[in-house]
Amino acid sequence: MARKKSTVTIQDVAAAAGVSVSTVSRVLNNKDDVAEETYENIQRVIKELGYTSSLAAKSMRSRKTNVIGLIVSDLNQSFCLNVVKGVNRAIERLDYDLLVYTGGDSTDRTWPVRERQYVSLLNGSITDGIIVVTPTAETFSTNFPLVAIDPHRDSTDFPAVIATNRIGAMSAMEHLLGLGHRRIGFIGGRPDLQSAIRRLEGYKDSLRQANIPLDPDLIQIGDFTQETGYRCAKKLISLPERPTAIFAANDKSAIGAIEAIIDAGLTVPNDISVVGFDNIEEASCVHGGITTVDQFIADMGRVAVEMLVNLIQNKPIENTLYRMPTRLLVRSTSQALITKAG
Amino acid sequence: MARKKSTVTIQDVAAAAGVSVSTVSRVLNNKDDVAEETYENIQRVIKELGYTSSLAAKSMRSRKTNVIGLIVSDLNQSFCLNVVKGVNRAIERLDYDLLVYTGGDSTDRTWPVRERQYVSLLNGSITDGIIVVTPTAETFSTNFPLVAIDPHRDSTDFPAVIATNRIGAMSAMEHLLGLGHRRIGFIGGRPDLQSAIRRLEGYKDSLRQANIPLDPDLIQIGDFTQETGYRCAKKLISLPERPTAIFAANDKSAIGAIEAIIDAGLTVPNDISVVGFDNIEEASCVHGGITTVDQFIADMGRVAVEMLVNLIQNKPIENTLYRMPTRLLVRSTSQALITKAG
DNA sequence: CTGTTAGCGCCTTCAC
DNA sequence: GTGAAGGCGCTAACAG
Repeated sequence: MARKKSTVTIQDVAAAAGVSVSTVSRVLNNKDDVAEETYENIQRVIKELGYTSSLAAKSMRSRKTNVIGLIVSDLNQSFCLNVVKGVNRAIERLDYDLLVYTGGDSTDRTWPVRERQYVSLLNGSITDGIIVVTPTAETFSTNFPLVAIDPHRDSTDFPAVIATNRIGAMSAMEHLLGLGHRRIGFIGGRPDLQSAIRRLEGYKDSLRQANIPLDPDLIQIGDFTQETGYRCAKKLISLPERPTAIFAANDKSAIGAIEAIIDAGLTVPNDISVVGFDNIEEASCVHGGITTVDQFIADMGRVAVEMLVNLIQNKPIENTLYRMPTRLLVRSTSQALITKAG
Repeated sequence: MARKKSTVTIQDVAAAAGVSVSTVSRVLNNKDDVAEETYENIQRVIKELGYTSSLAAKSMRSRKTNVIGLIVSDLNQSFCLNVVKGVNRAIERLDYDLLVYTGGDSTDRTWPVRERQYVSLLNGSITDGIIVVTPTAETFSTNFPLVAIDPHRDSTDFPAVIATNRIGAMSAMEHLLGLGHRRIGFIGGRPDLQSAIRRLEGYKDSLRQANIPLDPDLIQIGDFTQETGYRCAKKLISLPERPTAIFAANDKSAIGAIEAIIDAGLTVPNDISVVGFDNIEEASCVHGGITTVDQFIADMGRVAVEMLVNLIQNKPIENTLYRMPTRLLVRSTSQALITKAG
């Protein structure tokens, strides 16, 4: 267990094995032109010394690290979390490793600065390419491979994957409208997030198409959390003319809303239908399954990885903007409006 | 916008500013012996060129990166997620950045290998120190600063922060026993996780102390998810002699259990008291607040960061094993056993 | 098959 | 105050 300094370098290995550094390097990179015997000897020494190559040095020299960076503002949002999952799963199959940088809290004012900072910190150093989730910046000063997930604007400098939030919301609304609902409440998400804005747009657009006037009382601004969903639903329920259906901008809010409805002595979907958005895991089991819009978040991660890897390998990308389709999942929290007898 | 290759290096800055690289380096590191004028000129050029120093090169030369690594097996577990939050928050205050490596799925067989791999990959390269969450390995081949959170064994080679899982479980049990409950069901967590094992131990130890014989039927093995909590509770409810209280090894399971109890036409806590573990955010709002054991997960992250930073700065660490105390939070899902009249 | 040589981008002496 | 030179750990030519 010779350990001179704190780190054992390729030199130490070479010395211990009685060969030159380049031979060790060849073994490290699985070059084929090394004698069987030498190869195994070096492998043994490497193990004995507990040597691991320095990512820093390697990346500096070979401009290739097989590491992909993921920059995400807030892991507390289920959206971000699911993206990470999807990216992770996609990367496992490939020969890449994943490094995540997270700001911890997207409401943090300094995030936009740190986001840019990290893009340049990672790229060109230890990362072959980067995926940024819901970037705040509209452009990045990097020539390195970069893909965005759910960017704020449709047209960006870089390839992106976006959820079809507006269209997804419209499919939910059409479902409710088709069931005969006319008075539909909306529980919004954090107004600073693009996804929340687009879903609200979908809500409004659907009503317009159906020639139903907009009632501002029916729109409650939430923040994508269960607690706020609960509170917003309470307000909707206590309206003089209460809605017969509620469309929540995400499943968490929908779960809170269902709770509020039950607490108010009403039932779902008999008294009020509820539709969510996201299709998080809980949505399939809460209250017998929530009707929701599946946006295939994990798939967005997968697509982003595919695009990024193509970028890294200089392969052409067919679509610079991938729109992930959504799908309405009808479960047991929505049903046809029961019109008053007569 | 001169960009020769893809990256703009310190050399480009030096050339553009008409100085030598060393002067630029001085500016970069805020050395004081640079003329005001030169300093500002270089700063301007840096901004113009959009230069950012390469983490790789810097770390290689100066053996200090101000980056802390966090290795976590599975972000889907609320425990891990909250640790990340805590670590992140703690790090923001200090002058460090955070890099997270996540395996995506702790049930993955290859995780132990990849864990070790990443410890050595990060440390000695781009990271000044590492925090490993619920490490599978009991030792790591690194001389670099490393702190573990919730390691599998009490005695380890490295400093660690552990939750007092067993004691916490016992406090929950004593609470229920104090309320008069004698038939208490247990919904366990993933049996491969140390925390799950220790909580089960606490359950058993408390019963033993109270001289209540162990009924194997009352112990359901779960996996820390809400769905399984639901299923386990169903089984407990349908027991010939059903329990009057359920202690779930985490809040997610407890939430599932409450659901199951309600679905069975019973009420919480009138028919069955429920106590959880973790004190995740939802616990405070579901069903009027779940009685649970707060283990201050985020604080564990904070403590780990403090220990790690001390390690990095070669300051002495007072405790090599920090036991994070737990605290019982009595809310509205537990109440005294209603004994049959007479 | 293996050793030698030359940097990658940066920081740190040591001169001037 | 500033520039020149050396080397961090590694890989990629080129020799042998």
